[in-house]
Amino acid sequence: MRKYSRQREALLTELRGRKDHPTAEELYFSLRAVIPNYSLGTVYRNLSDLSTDGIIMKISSGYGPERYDGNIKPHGHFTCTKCGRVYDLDGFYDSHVDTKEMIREIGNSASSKDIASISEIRIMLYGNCVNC
Amino acid sequence: MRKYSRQREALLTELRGRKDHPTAEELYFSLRAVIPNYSLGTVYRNLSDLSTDGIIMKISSGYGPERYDGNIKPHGHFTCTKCGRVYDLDGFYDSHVDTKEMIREIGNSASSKDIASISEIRIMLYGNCVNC
DNA sequence: AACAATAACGATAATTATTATCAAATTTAT
DNA sequence: ATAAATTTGATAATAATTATCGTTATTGTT
Repeated sequence: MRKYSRQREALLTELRGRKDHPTAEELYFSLRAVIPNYSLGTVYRNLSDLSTDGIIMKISSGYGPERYDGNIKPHGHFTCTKCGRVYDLDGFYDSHVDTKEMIREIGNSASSKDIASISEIRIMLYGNCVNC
Repeated sequence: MRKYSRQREALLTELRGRKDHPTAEELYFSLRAVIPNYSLGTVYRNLSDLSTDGIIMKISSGYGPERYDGNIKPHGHFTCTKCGRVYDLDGFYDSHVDTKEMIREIGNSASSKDIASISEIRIMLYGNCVNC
């Protein structure tokens, strides 16, 4: 049975309170400001547990370490190949009816004899960000 | 100036000759059968150089180590969250005119004030494969 | 063909990112 | 308050990848 912990609560609050997609280490520094002896191992453990449970989302861009997103409402992402930062694409999945329809169509058009079941569809754009 | 090398050539041939998306280590074992003292560091170096130059593609799924694809023609992927294997979605970008149109629309609908330029659009489905 | 310049290699060390271990502390149910 | 179970912090270990460096291979030039 899962038990409450101040550390996991603080991690969730921190992650949900920011619009960027921090790495484990970035979260670690932020959380040390709240709970001074918060351990890096605990950050990793909680990130792993929470993303396995689908409470948060792990983002793998291929440009730098893993990043995490507190918003699990389906939405696209954009990775800057220069700095590795990941940004939200708020337009996807919700703003446009067309996009919503489009995403649904993607799942339907998935053609691979190897697929048994689909649980998620992710879209990642790559390019350069305005901050680089 | 880039020079030819038997090792890089063999890597490209191997990667292009298979439909799976091998990890660096998997390629290393295959390549040792062709060039017995092929070094793992060389595998990594060539994979890095070739993907930086856009000759091959690095696939980051978040389930296991990085994988590589010798086919750079735009196409979607499917990751099995159980075994980490990555499969091609051949339907995307080419088979359906609708899908092609859809993907183009995705680029156009990309709404983030942080985007300076977009170089690539990737779609990754997650789920379980029939082999698991 | 020999030569010089330079890029790539193999072997291995180092680094980075992440996971595992375990005794102590915290949480939860009784 | 006590006991059982989970989580933690500190740290060790592992996995994946990158860097180093002396040697080898490739390429352009005599």
